[in-house]
Amino acid sequence: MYRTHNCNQLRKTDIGYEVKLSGWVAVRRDHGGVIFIDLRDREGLTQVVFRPEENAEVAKQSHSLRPEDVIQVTGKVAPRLPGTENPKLATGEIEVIPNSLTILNRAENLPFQLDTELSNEDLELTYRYYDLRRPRLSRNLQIRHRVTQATREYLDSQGFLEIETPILSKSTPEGARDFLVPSRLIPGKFYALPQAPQQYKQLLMVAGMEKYFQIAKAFRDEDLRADRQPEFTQIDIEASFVTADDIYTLTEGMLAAIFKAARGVEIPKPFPRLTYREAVSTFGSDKPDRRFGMQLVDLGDVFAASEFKVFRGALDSGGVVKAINAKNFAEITIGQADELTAIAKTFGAKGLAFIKIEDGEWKSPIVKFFSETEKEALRSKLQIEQGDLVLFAADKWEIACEVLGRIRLRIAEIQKLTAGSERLDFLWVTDFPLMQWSAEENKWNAVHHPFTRPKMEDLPLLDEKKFSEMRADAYDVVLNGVEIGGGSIRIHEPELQAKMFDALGISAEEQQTKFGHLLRAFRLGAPPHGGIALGLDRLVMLICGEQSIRDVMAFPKNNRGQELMTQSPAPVDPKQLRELGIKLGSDNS
RNA sequence: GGAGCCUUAGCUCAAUUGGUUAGAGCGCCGCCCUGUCACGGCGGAGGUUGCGGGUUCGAGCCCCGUAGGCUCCGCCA
Repeated sequence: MYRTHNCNQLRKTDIGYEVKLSGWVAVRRDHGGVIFIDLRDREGLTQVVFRPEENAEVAKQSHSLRPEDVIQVTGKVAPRLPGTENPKLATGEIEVIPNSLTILNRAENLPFQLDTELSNEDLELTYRYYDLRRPRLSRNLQIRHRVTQATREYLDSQGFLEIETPILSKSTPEGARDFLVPSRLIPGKFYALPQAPQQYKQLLMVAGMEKYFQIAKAFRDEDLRADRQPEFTQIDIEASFVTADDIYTLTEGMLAAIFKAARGVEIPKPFPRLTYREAVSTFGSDKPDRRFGMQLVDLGDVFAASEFKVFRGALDSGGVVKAINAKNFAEITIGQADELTAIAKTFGAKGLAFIKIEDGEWKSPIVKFFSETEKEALRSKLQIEQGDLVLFAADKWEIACEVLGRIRLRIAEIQKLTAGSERLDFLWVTDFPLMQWSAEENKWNAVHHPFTRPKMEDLPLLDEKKFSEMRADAYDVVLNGVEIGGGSIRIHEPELQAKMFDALGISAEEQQTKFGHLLRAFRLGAPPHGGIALGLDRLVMLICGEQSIRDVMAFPKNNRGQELMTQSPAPVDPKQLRELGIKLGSDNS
């Protein structure tokens, strides 16, 4: 037996007992005579004290210990000397006085120290098995387990079945770039790794499973971000005979169970709802962060007859004039103003107008174009006060909203408006547009995916080909400005699905080769159904208070999709390629 | 594909306007130290300043190129 207790277990009530502990040497404090070791395991730290007068042989042996050596000690639990208790440690009232020490394994010189943060993430990822010993990362993985465990328990309690779907799957024309896997048995053909179990879970509804879930791996071969990895995990859910409201209730209950289990907090239910239109109009984002104000204010009525041509021109051509009031930001630096202007231009604005309210004056090159009436209307609509900074966007609705939305977030970041906030702001964003025109591809694309059901009242618009006006029966769940999940009620009628494919420019032939199975399935009695998928990595990231999903994954990949510890992706033996009938181009050998 | 920032000792960072032999803390090695908890003290080893080129009497610092990393845009139904 290696141990009787873990390193976060012993308390005053254990004093006098003989115990065995195993773990890693976290810190060594060698006083020449007495030696202190902080012994670490997954659960915590326990101080071990070697004293020459207690056991000269063991104390002598302890001098050779180095950080990260793996040891086992057997000894008596003793109270710490009065005045030397450590309130920062759960085990700080006691220490262990060993009568034997076994060195289970030595650690060589370490590539970096665990007690300081690194800036070189490559090094951490290369030695990931070592880096994960950091209490913070270890805790993150433990929280992740709590989250998946709570998810399973909750969904099981609601009658959902966990069903696995294939990883070796089929490439689909819509959506992200697929990861491909060549088939050896059928040369020249390829599997694709699933971007989501979307079609399989719908087919499970046709199969009559009624309530399905899966902690599912998904794969997308796109460029990476702090919150995006090529392989990631979804809490994937689908149910038959449900409306959007049923999915909301289920998801709210599940998130409540998760936050109760992982953070010990109650979250208020039901979550507020905003339509896509409201969210974008008010916050400039379809995943609004409502933990601070600075809302977008529409100024169309104020400037309808304005002499300021930039604003009038935008309105006359069917656009909007909107503004946000950044409270107490009049002392914006030139560098910050340049940065905000650059953001505005990145997202399509021609420029960024702003007014500083300083020394009782409105300072801006554009103020001279405003009438007194317009100024008074601005003052009351935006509640302008001394020290404020008002920023304007005059453009098409989409651009004006997005520009101000992005600037709003950046200013909140500069002003640290959410720093240290414990608030959990959940909401539903509903009524997304069904399709979006892609100028690049010269076709309509599905905003969510091609299986999403149009809102019942918008169905006639499909035949009228008024695609831009159609709303989807789709919804996102948002937490603190991060989209943590999304879903929809699906199409279950073969005719409607075929019409939808037509609208998306998928030819009749392609519908048969790529989606024939789905259309056939819908003809054999498909129940109405819908579901949702939550990004587990992002959710755990938020629960852990981390900035990157890499910090809540055991073995993440870097920005280029490399896993530095095992050095994947890697070349393969030519024999393997021959078996697959694959020849590399001359520039990739 | 594009933009920004970054790259100096094993790690985290510094190095004034371009100026002597590139420094500090931690880690490592040696010695000392019996109540610490980021223990402490003394000594030591450790550097192609990512790489290549240029400007200059002189480059870690300026210029050009290149590689790599991170963040963002595009992309991600």
